[in-house]
Amino acid sequence: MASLFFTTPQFSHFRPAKPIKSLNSNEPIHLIQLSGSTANHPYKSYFHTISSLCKHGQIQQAVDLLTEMDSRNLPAGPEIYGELLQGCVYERDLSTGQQIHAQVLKNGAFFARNEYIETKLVIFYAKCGAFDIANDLFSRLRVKNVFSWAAIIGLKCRIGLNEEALMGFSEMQENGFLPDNFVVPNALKACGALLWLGYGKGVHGFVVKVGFGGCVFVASSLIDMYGKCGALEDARKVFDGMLERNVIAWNSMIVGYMQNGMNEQAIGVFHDMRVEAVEPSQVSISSFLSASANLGAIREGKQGHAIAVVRGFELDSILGSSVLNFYSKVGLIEDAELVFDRILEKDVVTWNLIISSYLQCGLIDKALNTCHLMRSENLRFDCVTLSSILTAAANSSNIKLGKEGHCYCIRNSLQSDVVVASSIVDMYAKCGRIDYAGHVFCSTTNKDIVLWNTLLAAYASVGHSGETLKLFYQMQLESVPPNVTSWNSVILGFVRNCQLNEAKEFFSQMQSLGVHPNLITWTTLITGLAHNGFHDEALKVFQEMQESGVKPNTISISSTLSACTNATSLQHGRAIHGYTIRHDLGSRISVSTALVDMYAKCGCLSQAKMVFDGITSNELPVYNAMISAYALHGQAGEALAMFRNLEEASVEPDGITFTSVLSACTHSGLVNEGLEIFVDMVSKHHFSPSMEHYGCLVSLLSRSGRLDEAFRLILSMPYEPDAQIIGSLLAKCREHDEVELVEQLSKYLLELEPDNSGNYVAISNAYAAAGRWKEVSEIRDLMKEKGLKKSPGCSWIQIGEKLHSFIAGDGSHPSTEEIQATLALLGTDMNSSA
DNA sequence: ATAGGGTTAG
Repeated sequence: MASLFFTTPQFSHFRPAKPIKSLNSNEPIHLIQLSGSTANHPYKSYFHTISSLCKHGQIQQAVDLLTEMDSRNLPAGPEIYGELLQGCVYERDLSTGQQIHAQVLKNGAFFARNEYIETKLVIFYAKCGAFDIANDLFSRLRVKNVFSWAAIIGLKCRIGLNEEALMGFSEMQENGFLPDNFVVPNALKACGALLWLGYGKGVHGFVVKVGFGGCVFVASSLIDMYGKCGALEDARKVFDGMLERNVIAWNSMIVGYMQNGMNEQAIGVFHDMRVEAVEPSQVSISSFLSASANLGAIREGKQGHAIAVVRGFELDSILGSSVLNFYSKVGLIEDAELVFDRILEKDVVTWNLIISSYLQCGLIDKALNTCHLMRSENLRFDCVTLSSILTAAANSSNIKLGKEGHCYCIRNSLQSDVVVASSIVDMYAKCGRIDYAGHVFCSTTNKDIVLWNTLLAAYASVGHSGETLKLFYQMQLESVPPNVTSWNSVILGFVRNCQLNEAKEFFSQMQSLGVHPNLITWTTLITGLAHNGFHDEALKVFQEMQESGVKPNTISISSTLSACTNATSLQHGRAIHGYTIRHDLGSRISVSTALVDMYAKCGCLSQAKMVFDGITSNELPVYNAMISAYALHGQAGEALAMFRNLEEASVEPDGITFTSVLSACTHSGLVNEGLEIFVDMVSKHHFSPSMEHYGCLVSLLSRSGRLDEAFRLILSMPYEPDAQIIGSLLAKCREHDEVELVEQLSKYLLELEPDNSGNYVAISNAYAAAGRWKEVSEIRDLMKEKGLKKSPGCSWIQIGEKLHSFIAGDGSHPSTEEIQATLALLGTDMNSSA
């Protein structure tokens, strides 16, 4: 096909005379002196002067000359009116054009029905966006021609009536007008916008037939059309077949690749362009930067920025945004900030970009401050700003901010935007209001796949697997086919609800339906298996993932490492450690943390320490992992020393740090040290302890027999105590003189969770430990009364042991048979589900 | 005829 273009003529003479913007357009243009002949040809002189003024955007002076001609009895002809209208087209000056239109009408039918003027009027109104007037004039034209058809098709194209534009394109041909190389680009643009590849190919055929192939405008439009329709091979054929390419042809090719995710190719074309010494325009650089940003190609993007600087391009809002976007996407936030400050005219997009850059690196407060700054610059928030603000609210669980954002959306009719709707649903879900999320979801009329997936994710993340599945089927009933993200949420729902068999079942179901698991699917399954104790299976799945060609990333590696928990899985852990080194992931914080954890759990404290010593900066998560490792190995002294190191390095500890240090102290019985840490946490680090921290302290105290203090601590906490913390203290009651405490704790526990059979067992055990058999029977009766059954995992064995030694009176350890016999005395069958 | 921003899953 490409060879056909070689026989075509050059089309430069078809180019419209563009207005020449003079450098000093305010300078008046005087009547052109036609060397002596002026006096003899005043009309000719006026025509040239008016024409010149019109081309320089000085319509008003041109109109003044028209009036002057009138007063000198030199009636202007159609060509002068045509020039004037063309001048108004250049300036998009609707009102002046309408004045000229009035003059035309005043001059009578000879002018008003002149084909040239009529056509010019249609073109003028079409270019000035006066859709109704242009359409009206066009429909009343006695004589239509390619120019008026082109004008009307161009107009429909510009205002997005693409089908109508193509209908016009067909109609003009049916009426015997051969489209010229000015209409064809518009027709192609409409094809691109509608993704009508077939129609576009038809136009391409026409182009080849009538020989427009050599026109750069047409060829560029073909490239653009094919690019928009995703037919990059065809775009490339046209591109390769061009004898002469201008910068727009190059740009269309780059943009085509970039917008279809073929970023490497886009970068390749940009480089070819440089090799052929074609100067890149702002558009070239901007698209190149987008491609670099999409690939995270730091070196290329920086080069693009440098080229823009060398070429002397000012950072206008679009080019500036592209540079800003690049730095933001590759995580160079400081550079993004510098660029932002240098962008000359910041618009909503620019502001939105810097806001989302902040959000991306977790700087929520900075993002919100920037929103305030944006408002003080008198810019209004749009849907993009709002989705960022809602994301900020979601990520910080700030439901107050989220509700304010939601209200803003309603007041400004932004909530119908699908992206905003998804952000609102996600925000409520992440703020723990899944009910609100459901309401917003239901009231959104245009549900797209992301919105469905947002609610699916909401149910899944809290383990509501039933709701997730219901929604999953509902979306299919409403003809929204689930994608891999939807399947991932269904699997996550099962995983979070400990339904590993169902998770695996859906994992194979999706594959049999032709949906390929991605990295997230695999990681969900691996994490689920690891968390639920199926460590070997998790390791197997990690292996399968690699065999299926999915490359692990830091998250999947960390999950898999968490499945290596004992000496037998150490070999797997070491293998993965090797993989991280070979693939240059070893220096990543999450990987180092997981490795320290893995080695500690597999019994290799020294290896854990080696990984820890290999880190290059003071990263808190790795310190936390190392402190936990020492805690696990009973080396509380080392854990404490590491904590003090952290303080010396001025790294602010977080909640996890304190939990680890406190549990280290608990394991080693270092009560005073633990208490000291707790005091430091509040007074030195201004940290408000969480429920979990109080839990650690309660364990610390109760383990060393300071049960009353532990109980007083529970009562003085700024939190409502939960069943777990009460239960943990109850489990420590072992002596006769603790019966009063057991009574209080039992009362508390049964109020909190009257239907949890585990609590009854724990209370029975505590009474049994104190030898209070009457109370044990009472609790058992109470349990029967409530119709509660012992759940698997709860054990009566403690009661049996205690009872036996109580009966035997010698404190010897009883055999299983003996315990069983003793339990029978209490009417309990140990084998019922033990 | 060509260029920039926001949403979901580990």
